[in-house]
Amino acid sequence: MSQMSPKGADGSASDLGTGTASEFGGSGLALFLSTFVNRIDRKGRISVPAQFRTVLGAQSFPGVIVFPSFVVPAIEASGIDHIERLSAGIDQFDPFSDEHDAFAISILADSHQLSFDSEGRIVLPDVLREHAGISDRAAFVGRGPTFQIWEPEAFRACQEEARKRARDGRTSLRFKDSAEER
Amino acid sequence: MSQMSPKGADGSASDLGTGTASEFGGSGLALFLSTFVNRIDRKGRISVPAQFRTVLGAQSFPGVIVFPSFVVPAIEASGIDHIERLSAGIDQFDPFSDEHDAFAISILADSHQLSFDSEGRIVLPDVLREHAGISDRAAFVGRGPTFQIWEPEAFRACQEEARKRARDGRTSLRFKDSAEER
DNA sequence: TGATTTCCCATTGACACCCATAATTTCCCA
DNA sequence: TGGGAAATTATGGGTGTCAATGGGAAATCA
Repeated sequence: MSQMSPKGADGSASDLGTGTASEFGGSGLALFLSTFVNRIDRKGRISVPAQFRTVLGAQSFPGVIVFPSFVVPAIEASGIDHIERLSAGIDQFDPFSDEHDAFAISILADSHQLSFDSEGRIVLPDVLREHAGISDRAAFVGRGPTFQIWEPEAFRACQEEARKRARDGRTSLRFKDSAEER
Repeated sequence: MSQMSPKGADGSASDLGTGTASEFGGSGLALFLSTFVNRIDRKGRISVPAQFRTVLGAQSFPGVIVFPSFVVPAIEASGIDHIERLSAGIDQFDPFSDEHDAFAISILADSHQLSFDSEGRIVLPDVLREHAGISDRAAFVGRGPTFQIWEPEAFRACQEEARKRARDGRTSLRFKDSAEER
């Protein structure tokens, strides 16, 4: 399984039972879960986890939309449907508003449309790889309706941080009524 | 099914009517009850209790979503519907807020989608098995809308602890509130 | 024409599917 | 109501299929 295993080794990737990619109830919203670490070959290709691929392949553009995160050193990614929804939402504002500008400039302009090759791989643009500090391996991190692509080690560090924060109780509200506690 | 009876310990553990997997009235919410201990074969497979399976199999993704509990050495598990509800709730916040981050990283990224094989078994990812100290047997512990997967002995001990605390006069409710940080 | 990208085929290993068995449990009927 | 047939579950194990990965040939571009 690919679950974060920073120190190389590992090798394999797949995990879940290939079942089916999930979607939000009837809303048709994709749901990306789990973390998969895959390898980038010398041609710059990397396999998108089969699970994610299943979700992405069913959308109007069968590929991935990626753009740099401006919060963390990682690549934001999602299916085109998500971008369309974002764009649609934003457009309800005055097309010349700051919001629209920020969105258009920050995301649309910097985003790339990557299509799968016949094996389900994509090639990450150099700009983005540099932005995320990715060299020969990358972690696909599920975030619900979207996912991120990280340099494995960097993600591990960030995750460590987040856990600490979560434990500090700041976000416990959510978990309580759900699964955590005891 | 092997009702909880790890080490001759208490042994009790009711055995509800085995009837059918339950659901919350008409709300469609899954309800997991009771405790079952099953065996893990050399391929890493373990049968999900038939009762739980019935509930899980009816959801939009017919399988189990698992992620490490960050409070106890156990695996949190639920159907995808539960995760979707959580995710949907979080999304109402700013996607770049701390809440979203902590949730996304702590749960979505660490979770795994496990689908049933034709016999209703799943394979627990190594990371999670290690987290819970599970080797060749595991206890499925119903918790209402979710359930947990424990190393049988560890669960028994934890249960013992809880009972003791309860006897000491602290209400489990009170415990719940303060358990978050720890 | 050199360099880069796309398509196609090959390899390896994990896992999903299929079949088999034993122990229960449920159901049916005398 | 007892007993036995049929159905369900928990488990084991073989094996074909698919995902991840590598490399070469063909197609594109500058």
